[in-house]
Amino acid sequence: MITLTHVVAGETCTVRFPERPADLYDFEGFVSGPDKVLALDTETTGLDIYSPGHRLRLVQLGNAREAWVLRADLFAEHIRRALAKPRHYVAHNWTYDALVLNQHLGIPLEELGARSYDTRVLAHLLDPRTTAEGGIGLSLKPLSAVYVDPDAPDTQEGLTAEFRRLGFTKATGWAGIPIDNELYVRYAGLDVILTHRLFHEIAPTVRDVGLDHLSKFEHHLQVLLAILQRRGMRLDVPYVERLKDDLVEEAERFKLVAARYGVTNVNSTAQVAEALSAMGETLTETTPSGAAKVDKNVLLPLADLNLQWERVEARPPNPLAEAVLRSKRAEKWAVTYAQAFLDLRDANDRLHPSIGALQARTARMSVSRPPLQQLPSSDWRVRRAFIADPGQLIVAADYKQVEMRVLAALSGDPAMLKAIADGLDIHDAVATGMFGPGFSKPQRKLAKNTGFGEVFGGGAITLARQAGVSVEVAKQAKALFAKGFPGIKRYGRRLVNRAEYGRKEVITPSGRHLPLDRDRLYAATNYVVQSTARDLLAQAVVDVFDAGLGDHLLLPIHDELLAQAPAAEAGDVIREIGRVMESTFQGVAIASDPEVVGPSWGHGYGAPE
DNA sequence: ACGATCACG
DNA sequence: ACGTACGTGATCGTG
Repeated sequence: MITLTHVVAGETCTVRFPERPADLYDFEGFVSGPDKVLALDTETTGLDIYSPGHRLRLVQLGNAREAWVLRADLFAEHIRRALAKPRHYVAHNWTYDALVLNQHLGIPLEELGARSYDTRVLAHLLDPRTTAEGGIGLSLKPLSAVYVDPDAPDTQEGLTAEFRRLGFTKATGWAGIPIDNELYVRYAGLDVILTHRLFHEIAPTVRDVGLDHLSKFEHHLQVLLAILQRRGMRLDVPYVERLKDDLVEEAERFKLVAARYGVTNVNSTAQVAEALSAMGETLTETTPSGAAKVDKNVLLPLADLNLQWERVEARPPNPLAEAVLRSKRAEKWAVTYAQAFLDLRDANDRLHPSIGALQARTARMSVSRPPLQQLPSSDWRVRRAFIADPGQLIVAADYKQVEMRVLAALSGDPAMLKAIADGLDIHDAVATGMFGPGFSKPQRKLAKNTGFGEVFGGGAITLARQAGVSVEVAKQAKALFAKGFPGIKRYGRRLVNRAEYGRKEVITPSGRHLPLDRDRLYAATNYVVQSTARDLLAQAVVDVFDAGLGDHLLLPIHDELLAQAPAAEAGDVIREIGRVMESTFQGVAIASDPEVVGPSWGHGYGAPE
């Protein structure tokens, strides 16, 4: 047995690292001890839980004074027995550890989830801001420094330094560091001691602030989304390999064109800007740092293409601009999507993207590794990579204009409420309110952009750029919107006034406190609308599971649930899911649009049979 | 590490 | 007094 001591918040704590079964004599007593909650953590070879070479190395259990660091290779059975005892656990980022324990030790995450707390969830409820946004952040280190001990070690950073000293990198160290390295064992133990202490510092606060109901909901939701992550999505590997080859070839072809104009690296904005200038193009827009801007919005007009990449015939296309656009897009899709899919698949050709159930400041969910919420929607080729399980079809149901409906309900704007009650398309209704019943297609688009701009708190210049109209027209559009829907602006001003004279925050209908940046109070409307829409989708996930339809779910995508169902009943299943998603929010109908997508996800975006 | 860019809702 | 587009994740170049 290796025994280490460490002072945390003025108290001497003990880290125990058993080396043989006899060392576990006191462990049994520890696990059966009086603590109501034990902290739990794991150390593994990396984040890629489902890749064939992934291994669980350590499992740590601890309370405020004592941590047991157990080798998974020696003590798997002891760990299983300990976790099977009916007691509660707290982890920081519970989902990761639960998925690891499920994958490597066969501990069902559903059962563990019902008696687990997550300090990250609690911290997010108290302050969702990252360090970059001026908050404490949501990592164990900064939270411990604030709530437990200002001198708490940065275990992640400390380990990275130890990795380097031993000749490993940040990426290889987790797998390569000797399992009995003293710093590794010490920090593994300290992580659970800190988590346990953090829990007892912030859990009472969450209760005192009245956030217990949200905490309960988020902990439950997190388990359901972990189930989706464990399920994953099936990848059509031969298709993705072909797609990658096609995209790489396409990128190479256009890189050769760009090289003819002296651009050896299409990703170098400086090179592209210089070559375009040399060809006689004038670049007027600049980035915040003052460099010439050569993004898609600048290059498309130079290439005589519209936003749908169709020929405009407004000017002779600049061949360099077009080559840069096409090679960059093809390369990005090849690397960020096709190659990443191949790299991240498990032994059964499934992808298990990380679902951050409670991620953004607004509590919006995120999906990473790979970013499945951000696949191209204007082109079916990337989404075509994901296929339903054998005999099943991909299905989906999305909320119809959920943010505008939420805005109507929260603001109580009579015109917008009436339009929804009459069953109208909201953007049609906005266009009618602005331009009368005979509005044109461009006018509808402008109305839609104006509505979004209003939610985001945007000005006329941004609206003009976004909608492709003059600033003068954008100003008129904003005035027409304000006249037709006066309740929206009034609602926004109310939120800002309240924040100006009270706490710099907005409280959502679910009781979530969203901090505002003092110089961006105007964002209050967007925050509460975005957050409420998120809460509606989160509730839908819970409701779909409660209705016994959870086995079908694949992924949440902000206002949509992606799922699969046996081909013969796919229509029935997604109609039922859509019905479960529907609700009434403060008297306003939240409607859904169910759809059978097809054998692949791409079939909803124009993929051929 | 950070800015620029681009993918989504 | 005025005006501010919101939220993510991933990659590449640059220093």
